[in-house]
Amino acid sequence: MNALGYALLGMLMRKPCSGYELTQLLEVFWRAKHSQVYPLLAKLEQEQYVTFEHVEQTGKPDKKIYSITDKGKKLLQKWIAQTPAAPVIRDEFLIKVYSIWLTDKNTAKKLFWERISTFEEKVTHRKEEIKKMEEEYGETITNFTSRHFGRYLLFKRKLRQEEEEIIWCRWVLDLLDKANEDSETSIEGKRE
Amino acid sequence: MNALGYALLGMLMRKPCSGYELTQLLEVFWRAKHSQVYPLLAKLEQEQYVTFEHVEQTGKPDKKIYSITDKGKKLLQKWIAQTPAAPVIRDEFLIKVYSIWLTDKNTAKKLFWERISTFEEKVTHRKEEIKKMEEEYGETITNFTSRHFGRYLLFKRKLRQEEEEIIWCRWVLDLLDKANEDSETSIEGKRE
DNA sequence: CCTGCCATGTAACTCGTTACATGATTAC
DNA sequence: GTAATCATGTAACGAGTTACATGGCAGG
Repeated sequence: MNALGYALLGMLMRKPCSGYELTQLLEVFWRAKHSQVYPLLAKLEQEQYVTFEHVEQTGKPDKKIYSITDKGKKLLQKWIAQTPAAPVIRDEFLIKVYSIWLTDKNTAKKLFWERISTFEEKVTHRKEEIKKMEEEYGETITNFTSRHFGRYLLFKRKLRQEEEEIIWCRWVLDLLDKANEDSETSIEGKRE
Repeated sequence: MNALGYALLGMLMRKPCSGYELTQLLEVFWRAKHSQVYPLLAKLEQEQYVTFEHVEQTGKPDKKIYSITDKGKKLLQKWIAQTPAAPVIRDEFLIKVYSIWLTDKNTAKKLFWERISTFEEKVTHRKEEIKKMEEEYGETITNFTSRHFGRYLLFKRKLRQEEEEIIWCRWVLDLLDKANEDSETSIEGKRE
């Protein structure tokens, strides 16, 4: 069993879901396409960690609603208690930052400005999500036993990180502005 | 060409390196094993983005020192100016946090304490790296045209993030301690 | 004696993305 | 009309990890 499998089991503990729904919900903490989700669900079902029932719909395609089994729940709980593997971060932007000295200042600034604007959007969106959760569930959300507790913690963490990213970007832009000798021009303006 | 290829080119702009060395240096911003690096270097060489020369050593195995070509440099510079793809984060720990409500408090606390301690180690290590860089290169490091500028920015960013992670973990541990009704025991102590 | 560092490579595998395939309904 | 949402699946590919393979030197 891989991490994605456990992510699916975790979501099914909150409520029974279709593969389609799981794929959407997944985006919060583990990106995966439906082409990865559907076969994995079939495998989980084969090994009896989940079961499903067909639900016929009118006007919409039929769907399979998956539920977690006791066996699945036990597996998940056992896994949670084990020390997790080191995180993996793959961010093209960081590669570009590493080589930022090879470009001209305008290109560099543009890169950071764009980063800021995408993260500002994320921040507004995230704040809304958090507000909605707090309004919907009230104080219970900070309660360890609430089924929304984990998701709430993750949202709070993400918000912090996204805000930090913006602060860091502004700091970099400040650095770029302070040393304002030459090279306001293009790549050609730089010595080899 | 994929992101890893550009990461390699970026490192070769700073100085010529062997595949072995590149693999070590890579860890800072893009994890990859040597089994991925060597074949990719061969491919980059085939397409003339890099060249290499054999260096014979006594007492150590021979090595290939790779250098970037003009063609490679141009490719890299063109790539940097393009808007980067969205970052991908895969962190098992986050999946476990999502499902934290399924465990007992002790398991939960242990998970967060372990997270704190690994991140505290990272922070001390990172601070040393930054200090070393600042001592070695002085003010020039905050200069846009310095070949160490990008790496410096990345280190600063990582330090922030690692410190933030610790603060967040402590906040969660506080939440866990505040609501101190029941369930100081084991999984059995929880209702289904 | 055994671990770890240096150094390069290949093979087999898993994980993840892109593209192909289908088809009805709703909204612009 | 044409794109978006709902809904499930497979096939082909690319990216990444684990394991296999070799071998000398240094340090505990």
